[in-house]
Amino acid sequence: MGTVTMEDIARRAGVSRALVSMAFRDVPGVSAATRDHILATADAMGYRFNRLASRLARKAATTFGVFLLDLRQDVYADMFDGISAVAKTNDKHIVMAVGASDGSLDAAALETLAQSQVDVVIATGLLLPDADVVAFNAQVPLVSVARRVDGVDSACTNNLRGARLATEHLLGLGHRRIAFLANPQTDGYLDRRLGYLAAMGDAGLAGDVVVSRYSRQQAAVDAHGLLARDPANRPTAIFAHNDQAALGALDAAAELGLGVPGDVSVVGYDNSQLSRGASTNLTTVDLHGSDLGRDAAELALRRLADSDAPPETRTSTPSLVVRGTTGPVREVG
Amino acid sequence: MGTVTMEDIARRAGVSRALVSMAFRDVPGVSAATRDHILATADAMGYRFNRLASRLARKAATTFGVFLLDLRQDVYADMFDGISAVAKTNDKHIVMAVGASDGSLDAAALETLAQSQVDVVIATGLLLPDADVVAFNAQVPLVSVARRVDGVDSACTNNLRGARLATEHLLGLGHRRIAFLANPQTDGYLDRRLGYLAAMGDAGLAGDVVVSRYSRQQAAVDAHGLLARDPANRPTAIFAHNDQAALGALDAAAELGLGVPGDVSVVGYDNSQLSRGASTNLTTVDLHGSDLGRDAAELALRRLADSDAPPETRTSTPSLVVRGTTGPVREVG
DNA sequence: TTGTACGCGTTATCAG
DNA sequence: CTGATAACGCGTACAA
Repeated sequence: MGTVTMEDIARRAGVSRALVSMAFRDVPGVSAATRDHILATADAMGYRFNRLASRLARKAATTFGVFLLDLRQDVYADMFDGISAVAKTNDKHIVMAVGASDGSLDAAALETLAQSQVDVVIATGLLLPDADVVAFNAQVPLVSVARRVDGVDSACTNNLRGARLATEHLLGLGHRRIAFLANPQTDGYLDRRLGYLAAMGDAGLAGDVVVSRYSRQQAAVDAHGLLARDPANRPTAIFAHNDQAALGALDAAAELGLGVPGDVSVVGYDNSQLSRGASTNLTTVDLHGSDLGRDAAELALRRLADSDAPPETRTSTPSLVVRGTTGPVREVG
Repeated sequence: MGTVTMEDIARRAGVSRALVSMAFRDVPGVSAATRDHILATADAMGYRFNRLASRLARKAATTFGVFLLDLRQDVYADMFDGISAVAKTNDKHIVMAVGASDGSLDAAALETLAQSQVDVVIATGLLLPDADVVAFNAQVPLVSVARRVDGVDSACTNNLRGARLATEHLLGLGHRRIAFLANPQTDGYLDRRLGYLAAMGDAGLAGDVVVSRYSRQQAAVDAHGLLARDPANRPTAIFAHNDQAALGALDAAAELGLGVPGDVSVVGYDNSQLSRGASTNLTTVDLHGSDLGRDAAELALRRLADSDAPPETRTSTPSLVVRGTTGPVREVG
């Protein structure tokens, strides 16, 4: 059974197809009466708007492509909420693509968005090398969320600052052997480590960085390595590059029967939902994901309005959320 | 700067536009030599395939619309993985839409997918009333995941069975006052409650059902109510309708200073990632999300191949994963 | 308000 | 069997 098209409505309503289109888009040039008549006819005929045809024909930019690195980290959901809210108030359609936590799908997902003819891409948590992001941005405007890429619109938080906040919090509690559970070294994700090292340096301490991978399981393994050291040498606190890794650290502590925060304090980064519950109660750095998403979406709107504007970076300030996984260092005998 | 189109390639390669299209789709009728020549030309010209135009023109069904209820519950990510894998091996494109955990966006998201001209919708965790799902299915074929809808292709697990497994596990540990933290009553999500009630009934016990809402916070509040009862009347175990609610129950226990599983045992449902880590270590029912997704995608393929086939339901069997949040009931004085 | 070219591939039909 | 021509899918936008 054939789909009802604008053509059908036009015929039935006794007007031209063009007018039907105009009525639907609510553009000036259609009298209120005809508009109502057209919409009523469409309704009666069970018409369903064809976004595909519309997007193909339209000149105006109407579509955000949104890339989410990972469906298993709710920071990205937070960012999506922020993006989504802005999209809604500005009548932008969202086309989504998702990646994998190790970044292996980044390139393919961006390409898919480009092929889908989105007008701008908002990409969260990209792990792609800077050069590739820049190259893509030359073809389809891109806004990087949570990672600053030089020469590309970016909405990010001050990770140096956030990491410093976390580290100084631990230092303030008397910790000296503070380890940093780091993400793999990739473009754009070094600041948390640097902030940690800077704060440690200021306190006259050397850093203790362990590079892990992007999974709670691997983080648990690596944290286990740290916590299995002999007590005189074991870190009294672990600062993890994100909440997922922090949960891994908590897992490791649980496996080893170490109390938190009695034997070891743990700080995460993101303030994801999973850090919040009373049973987890993770001290963490809040990067205000949904604000980041909002910022990014606004940068995207700006880019659509002026494709020649110079690249802009919006940097917001993270805050520390002290919960139950950090406490004063225990007296060492 | 104009986009490179098949027209441009055709001109440059000295062939017709139709042939370029055929070369790209790798359909018979193009000699190997010309095909290579065309692809090489396209490559040299920096051609990017236009999925939009392709989907508008194409008659063959090539697109899955995927609805995920919630980006903050990784069960849906598991299901997505299963769907995604099948889509990839069958060259189906995925168009995504996401909802909200309370179901308030279900209808709008489905409508968006329909407007996007997807050939079939695979919808996870739908909270829409049965009648609405059936009505939608009459317009665009739909496969319901994790919920059986009569008259609509469904891929689900045996929730009666899963709930019984969980309840009997607790009964076997000697628990008698077992409360069920239930989801709001909506079409299609009653079986877990019924399975619990059946198992309780078999043991000669009355059920203790508390209806909560779809958030960890609310679950914590409702569990708090249960656990704040005087000890002689307080449940010694809580079985929650999903892991998120179970975490809420753990939160409540933590707030009240109750030990788990010493003072109260907790069982979840889903075996989501967040239940797995050693620090959470939640006993739960595994619904094998990615298998469910795979099943659903296969039902979708079948539906595309034969739109007149009678609706099919695939029911898989859940399994109990015993971890650390359940233990023998403590002797009551 | 309307006619109509246009966006860009796809596919059915036709010629070599 | 290789390749070309032209109609088609469905809205949109601009000139008239």
